[in-house]
Amino acid sequence: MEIRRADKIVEELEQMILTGEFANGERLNEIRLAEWFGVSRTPVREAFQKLEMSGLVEQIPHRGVFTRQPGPAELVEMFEAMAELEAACARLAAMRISADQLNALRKANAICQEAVSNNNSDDYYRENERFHHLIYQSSGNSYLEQEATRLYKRLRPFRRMQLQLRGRLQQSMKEHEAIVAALADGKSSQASKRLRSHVAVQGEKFHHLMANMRLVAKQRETGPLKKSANSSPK
Amino acid sequence: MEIRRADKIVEELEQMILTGEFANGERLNEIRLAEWFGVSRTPVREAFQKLEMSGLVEQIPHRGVFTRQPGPAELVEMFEAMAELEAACARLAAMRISADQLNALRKANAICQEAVSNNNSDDYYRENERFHHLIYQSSGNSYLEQEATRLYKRLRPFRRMQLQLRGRLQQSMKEHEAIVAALADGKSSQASKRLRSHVAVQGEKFHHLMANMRLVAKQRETGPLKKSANSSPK
DNA sequence: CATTATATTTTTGTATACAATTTTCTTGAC
DNA sequence: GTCAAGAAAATTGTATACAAAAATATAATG
Repeated sequence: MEIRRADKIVEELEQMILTGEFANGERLNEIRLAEWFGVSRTPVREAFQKLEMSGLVEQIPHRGVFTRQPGPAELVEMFEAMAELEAACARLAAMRISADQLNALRKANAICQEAVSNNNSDDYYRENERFHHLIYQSSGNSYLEQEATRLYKRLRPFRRMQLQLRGRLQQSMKEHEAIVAALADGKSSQASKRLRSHVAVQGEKFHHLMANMRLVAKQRETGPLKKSANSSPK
Repeated sequence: MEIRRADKIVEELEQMILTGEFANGERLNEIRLAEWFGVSRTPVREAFQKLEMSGLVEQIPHRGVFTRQPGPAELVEMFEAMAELEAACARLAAMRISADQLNALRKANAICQEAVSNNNSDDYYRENERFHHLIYQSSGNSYLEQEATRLYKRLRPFRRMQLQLRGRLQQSMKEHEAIVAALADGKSSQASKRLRSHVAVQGEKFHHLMANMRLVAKQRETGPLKKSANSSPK
């Protein structure tokens, strides 16, 4: 069955933005993108509408659409919200998780552990994501699962760019196991707390990273805005 | 500043869908809507893209866009997620709320109480919404606030259609006060639990409503896809 | 009459044309 | 050289034209 061109474009643009293909605040050139995708402006513009609604892009009337990467402050908030969302998932999962789902969690954990031993960060990230997603699923609330997954994806690039302090991965794995234990015991409050702090660590680490480096702030000022110098949004 | 036509259309359509202007599963006729808004199809279609991303509408290739009202099962999930989101807001608010914000909460509560006494449901709903929104704000996390607000708006029509059991409003007001007390004391765990169950009650009530009436199920079978009536919806 | 095949109409998806607005470039005065 | 005013170019927003697909109507066959 034929797929709408616009839908493909949404996915691709989403990927491009999430992987940092565009500089922050960069204007997305309709015409260039249309040529790049080999279509007219119309489907590109329709994709823009969707992207704006999902928060990846900001649209300013008669000026254009600009990538809208969250700044340090916003990222800290998003990590905190992520921690709360996951805590909620864990709370519900502790009451509803099935034996199969528990096994899947343990399996993901085992692969994760192996990846840590082998210093294989690709495997680690993939299986870590599976672990978290399984918990969202186990909440038994598909709406919550969807929202958690959405935010996870949004934060993925920033999670990945965090520095991996020596020993943090081992510590992280221990936390995973403690979380599974709480879920297995049906201790919802405990599972909730453990998962919250597990995720919150990432936010804090990110915060430190930002505070130390002032990386993003610099990027924002000197940012490689292509042509127009002062046409940054907001 | 000139506002894009498309943006106004999004807002209006959103309102129309949320207030039940369209039957569930009804196809939105591009041409009719374009005429109704006095524009061409283009801005209407751009609005559709946004609506789909916000989940109010489903787009099927070469078939059209259809209103997508959540069914009973999905609504129960959404209320549960709402409870968890609000619980998270309360948890954070208990640690961060300011004196001013506490006063604002108390004020909203007082007006709410008055509305209950006068059997003024409009005032009640408005001030109740303010109360909840103030807690989102007091979480100090604008991302969380935004998400909670979004879901609140999505659920608004269903919250409103709940039957108001005698005495429930009084009980609800007591819960509000208990929540404020917990926030004032900085007891985050308590505030969180209280707000969660306060909201969860709505979900349960809705669940009962559905189970008793089978209203939505009937609507879904018989209601949808009204053949194109003659002229504009006016 | 039912059923299937075909033609007609309608509707969606995309391209293009055009108007409105902003940005950039040019010119001229000081 | 700097700045302002205005023309030119570029870009966005909307309307329209056209192509592709689906829905509907019509005809043909048994």
